[in-house]
Amino acid sequence: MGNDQLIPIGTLARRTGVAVSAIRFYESKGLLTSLRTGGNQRRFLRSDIRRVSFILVAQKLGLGLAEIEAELAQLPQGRTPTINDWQRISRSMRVAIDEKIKLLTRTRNQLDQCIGCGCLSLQKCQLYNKEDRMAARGAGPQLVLG
Amino acid sequence: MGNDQLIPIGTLARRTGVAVSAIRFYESKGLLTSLRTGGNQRRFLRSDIRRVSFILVAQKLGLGLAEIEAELAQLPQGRTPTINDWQRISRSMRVAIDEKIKLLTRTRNQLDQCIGCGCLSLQKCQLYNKEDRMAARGAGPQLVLG
DNA sequence: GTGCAACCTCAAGCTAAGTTGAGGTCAAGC
DNA sequence: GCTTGACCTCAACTTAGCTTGAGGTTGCAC
Repeated sequence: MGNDQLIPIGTLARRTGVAVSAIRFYESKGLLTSLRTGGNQRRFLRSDIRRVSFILVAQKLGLGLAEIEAELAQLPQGRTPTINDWQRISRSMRVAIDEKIKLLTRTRNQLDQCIGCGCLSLQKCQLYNKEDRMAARGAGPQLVLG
Repeated sequence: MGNDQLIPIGTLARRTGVAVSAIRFYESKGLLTSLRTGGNQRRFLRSDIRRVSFILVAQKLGLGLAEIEAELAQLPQGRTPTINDWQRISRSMRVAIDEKIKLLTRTRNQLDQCIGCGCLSLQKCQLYNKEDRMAARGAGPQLVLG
């Protein structure tokens, strides 16, 4: 009479395409919780597949694990996100992604001006702006090119 | 008769807004070279200010130090980039930045569809695509939101 | 009742782009 | 000639998101 709602870590890994070690890591970070068998093996709820998929989508949208944990923690009783939760969260992601596109577009325009003048001037180049860089400290990479 | 083309590390740091430790780090990575005084202190060429500014702009465009080193190494005799070099390189950066914007725009469109359907489905959601994720392995974060 | 794959923990390692600290030397102004 | 700030090296630490390895246990199938 094993509850078939309970799945071992390997199954969760295969169903989500995430490594077993990554799932243990997510659990250690508090993004997932599990029950244990008598033999100390993890058993996850089937709904954790959806929870992991949420983590993956949020990651793809650029959120860090800490931010994702914060989103998940906002949900009452730490439940798996419903459609409404997802819509609320994804709308705020949409705003963030829009800002990222704006930043990139602005940078591209500046780059175009630079290609025109070829200056690379510390004084005049808009791309090279000391104050900007100082202000951006700790913000991590501004973008990652493929 | 000290050559006034030669500047100490602190001056290079102040002129570029980069920390002294970062300049030493760049040198250790091969992005810069220096001469030494009798007392073992670094002396940089004045033109290294431009070289550092090149590093900074390239970083702002999302290149990693290894990629920047590769760009700099392509230049004959490892010289400081001229306007022509800069234009050639920045045009290729422009292509990369365009691709990044396209990727973000595509993701935003998918997100819009998701907001519409609220699915978060492993089978159907375009945002959650296992093959995509597998293929993207080792590419690092796809974007970083502010 | 045994063999073996899947599971467990804990520690260490990885990449990127540096920073921080300890302990020591150099050079320039007064 | 001495003080002081700028410089030197080398090692260890930082954050994020994991992976890898060692050494040991569980659980299911045959």
